[in-house]
Amino acid sequence: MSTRTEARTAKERILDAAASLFARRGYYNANVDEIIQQSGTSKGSFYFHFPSKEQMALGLVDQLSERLMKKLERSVASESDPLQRIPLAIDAVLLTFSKRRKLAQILLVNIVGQGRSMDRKFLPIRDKFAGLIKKELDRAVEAGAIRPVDTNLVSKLWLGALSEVILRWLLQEKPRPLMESASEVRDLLMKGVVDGGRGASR
Amino acid sequence: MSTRTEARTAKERILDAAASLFARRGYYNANVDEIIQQSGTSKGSFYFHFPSKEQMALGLVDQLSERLMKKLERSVASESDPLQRIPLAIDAVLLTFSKRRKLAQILLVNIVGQGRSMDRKFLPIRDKFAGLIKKELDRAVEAGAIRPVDTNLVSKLWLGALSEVILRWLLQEKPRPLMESASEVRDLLMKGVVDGGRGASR
DNA sequence: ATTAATGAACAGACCGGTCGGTCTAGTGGA
DNA sequence: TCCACTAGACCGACCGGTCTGTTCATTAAT
Repeated sequence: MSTRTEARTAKERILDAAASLFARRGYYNANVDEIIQQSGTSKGSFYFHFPSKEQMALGLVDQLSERLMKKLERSVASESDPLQRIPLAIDAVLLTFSKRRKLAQILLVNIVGQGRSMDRKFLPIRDKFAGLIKKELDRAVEAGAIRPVDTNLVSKLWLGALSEVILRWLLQEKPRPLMESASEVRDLLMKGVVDGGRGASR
Repeated sequence: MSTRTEARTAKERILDAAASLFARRGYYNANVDEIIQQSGTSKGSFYFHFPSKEQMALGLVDQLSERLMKKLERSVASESDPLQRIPLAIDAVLLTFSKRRKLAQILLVNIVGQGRSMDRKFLPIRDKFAGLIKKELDRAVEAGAIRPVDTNLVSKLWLGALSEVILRWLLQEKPRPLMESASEVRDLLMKGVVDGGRGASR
């Protein structure tokens, strides 16, 4: 019963428990005692693996956002047509979040407004995701598939629009499935950048 | 020197100080002692006017969002052409926030993720603003000025997109003036709903 | 006019619980 | 024996909230 090498390590369990609790109750309301209790470890273990609650939260956020980025990149990697990759990426975002509520809660709700050090994490993460969208838009523009818009700005607008949809899904008590609105969202966003069947405007 | 009726009341000063501190340091990091110090009052005064820190914060958020709503409604009231009102409203949002950073910080950054009771405030406020956008879009649709889109969804996407722009402006250390991107944002959003010079698609 | 009474508004010392973080004592594998 | 790791009692600061007063304007009685 002891020395289970197959079992997840204490560090992992702490990170998981923290993720759950942060998602459910926010950074400040999830205290260390609860985290170690839920992870089945102890204060000693916690502070052996992490220098402080704050640092561990910061690290957790990095880890989560990085994983998500990787996942999104993977989900469009197979498609080569620029015009197909975009809706694919949009779907991937919505699908991933809808299946991993905790992730969404932490990344979209519980990072901002938790103090300066946390806030400083926020923009870079947002930038990475916006960058991903921008890359896809640039491809499409280059291929002549969409209008030559300011992809830098559009990517941010899109990110905001998607965030809003997900945020609402998160904060409603009886939300309709996120994927139900996926196609509509996709179409609406695309409509803003593709030519309406006419040639290029200039 | 006594009985200055012109001076702002203690209650107002507390609310103001709280707004400043919440904006600068967030709800949890702005403690009551700081608030009363900055407002030049005392614990006794604070707890005479408010039942608790949380209730006062909740009330403050209500007050701020309500004022902003009124202001936005006023700023489009004079224009009657539906197609003109929309960009006018967009400009009003950006302009107001750019002039009142504190307000933006509290409404967009410091409400979410502060615990359940605060989170519950968030959606209704968001809804009110989305509703305002929707009303304008509906007008425009009815007047045949824009495509008959799902104004309910579009209003939310727009709200998200605008929030993103403002959020970035808030969290950057050396942000370029918010109004600089206003026209571009306006055009991009509008492009998604107006017909590109052709007739209706069906 | 003077004084007493009343109560809203305010001041600030104080309290009690909470919570991040520390410390000492293990424990078990190499 | 050594050391990576874990336990959990303990500590001290912090902070929301309470409590005991004090001030001062208003009202009423003398």
